[in-house]
Amino acid sequence: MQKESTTTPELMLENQLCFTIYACSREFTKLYQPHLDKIGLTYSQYLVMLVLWERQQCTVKELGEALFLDSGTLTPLLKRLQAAGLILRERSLQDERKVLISLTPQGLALRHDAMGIPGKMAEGTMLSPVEFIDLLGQFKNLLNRVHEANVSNSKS
Amino acid sequence: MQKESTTTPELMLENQLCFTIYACSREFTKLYQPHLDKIGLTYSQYLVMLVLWERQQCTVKELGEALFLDSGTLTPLLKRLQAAGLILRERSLQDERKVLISLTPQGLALRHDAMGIPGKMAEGTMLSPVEFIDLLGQFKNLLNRVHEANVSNSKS
DNA sequence: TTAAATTTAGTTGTGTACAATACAATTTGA
DNA sequence: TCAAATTGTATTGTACACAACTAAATTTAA
Repeated sequence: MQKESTTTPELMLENQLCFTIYACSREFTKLYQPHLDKIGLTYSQYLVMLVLWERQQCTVKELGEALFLDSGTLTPLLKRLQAAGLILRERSLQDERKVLISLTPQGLALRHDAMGIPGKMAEGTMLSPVEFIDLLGQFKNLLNRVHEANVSNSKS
Repeated sequence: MQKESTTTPELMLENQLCFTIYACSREFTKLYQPHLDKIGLTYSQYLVMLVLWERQQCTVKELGEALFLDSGTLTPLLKRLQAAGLILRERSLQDERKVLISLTPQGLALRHDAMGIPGKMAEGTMLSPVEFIDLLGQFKNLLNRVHEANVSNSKS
């Protein structure tokens, strides 16, 4: 006795790993939103700030490599962060193709306002530290595999 | 001897579960793209078609519930699928607030062209069936938790 | 050296995402 | 029963994502 279906199991939404990840990503963004609203950042802008809080200064290319984003996404986003007074954008004197991104004092200061956010997220998902580490490891492994597959696709 | 850092571990990009998921989601979309290009669909449109191949007909609201998307996203996407001749959009006669989405013969036929895609994705990620099932279960569990957190946020 | 190839950002165009709002159809409650 | 609340979809505005392309600066190789 089979369940009536007009499609094959491989094409069913509930069996799609990619859809689960895609939906999960958007639900996470929603979970961040009220906290990011308080400090005036979008989720993507928050990720850029995380990189800058670690590195003080980097190029657009380095940001793109860290975040898996290209210049078509980053350029307008960085202009908005500049307009908000959080970052500086200046051409490198050594190599004028490069644009150096750095924090303003306000951008640096915003880190203190952001420090509570990871804790709030952990609360929201109710993951134990062990579960968190375990999931993070599995996702990173999967990310590496899919990224490698894309890299080898783009080479051929 | 501590590693020099200007930020706290909680705010480091490599420790963000959400970022790993977000990047993973976009890398998966890239992995689909060459295959979806062949059948003329975007990734989001492919997800809508998956639902319709299962259900034949549903309302915009039901699509949104299945995909975690709202009408602001679905309405223009559905108009493009209609323009491509893959679906029909018609007001319900019983309740004129509802818009019924159904497949055209071309939309139904496209399923045959899509059937090879899940296999190509499995190849790309090089996951064994056991790994696949295991990951899918874990991510579904996480999706449920985050979704529940958002639902209870929106109620308060 | 100097023309060709490469690197790095920026621009343009298409397609999502989603909050906020609008509006018409339906349901509910005094 | 009929005004108020709810429901379902569409519209508007902002902000990504990314492919394809442009342009300028740098590197390379003959």
